[in-house]
Amino acid sequence: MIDMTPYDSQMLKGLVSFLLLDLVAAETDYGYSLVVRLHERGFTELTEGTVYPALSRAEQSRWIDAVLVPSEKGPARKYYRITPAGNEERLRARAAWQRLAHLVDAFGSHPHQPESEEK
Amino acid sequence: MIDMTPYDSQMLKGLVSFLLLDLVAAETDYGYSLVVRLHERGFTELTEGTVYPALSRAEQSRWIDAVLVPSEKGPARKYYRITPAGNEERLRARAAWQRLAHLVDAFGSHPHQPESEEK
DNA sequence: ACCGAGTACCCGGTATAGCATGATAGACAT
DNA sequence: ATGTCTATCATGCTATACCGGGTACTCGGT
Repeated sequence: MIDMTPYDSQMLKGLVSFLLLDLVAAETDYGYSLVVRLHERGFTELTEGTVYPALSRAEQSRWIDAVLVPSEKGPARKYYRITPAGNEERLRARAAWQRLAHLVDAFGSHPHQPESEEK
Repeated sequence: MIDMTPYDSQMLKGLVSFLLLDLVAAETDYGYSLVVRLHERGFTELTEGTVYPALSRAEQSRWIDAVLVPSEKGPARKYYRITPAGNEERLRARAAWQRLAHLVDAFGSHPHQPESEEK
């Protein structure tokens, strides 16, 4: 009776928007395709129900903007492109993630010592 | 006008309980002291308003249990101790974190390739 | 013509959990 | 009494992941 989920959904909070910004920054893309790309990279639990609202929020925050492009198959696709502000946010979020990851990884190490900053 | 917060509070979701379990597992301790220990380890934004509710939740989940010990200064301290279930949860959360961190770190790397699992 | 599947998007509701704020309470000094 | 320091707890807000369902369009099979 082991929990088969690869990661903890709570730990994804604040990360989904960053992942999307990173994907869109690398390549202008639309929602459905972004879901597929996320799945390919291991985030198998992320579905449209999570990604579309996240894209809407990012658009409202002016981190991405959208262009509707008719598709041969199915309804029109909404292609998202990163904005300059979005790129800044992407870099900010990445830095925040790296700091956090560093703190967590160093967590078990020292019993307690405020000082000692190696590197 | 740079954001001076070291990390993103949303990214902490699901992590605080793990951090507390780790601290309590290493050393039986009470809330106020745990806040101090968290600050020492770089989690400077975490305050009592976050830690006490998290401890209550962990206690309700039977991950920790508490013993009231009268203190020389101020009201009695509630010393928390990890339970066997709490230790399991701690290990589960750590594994989940490591899987997630691995996924995020590998994120920018490959353009797209479902296969290729090195090591 | 109908149906299902794949593509593509959106909306409403729920749960989780971090955080702000403030209340409570004991011990001690002034 | 009043204030301060230590220590705990409760209430409410908010962001956001997630679930279920619905809408639309295209294509292929029956």
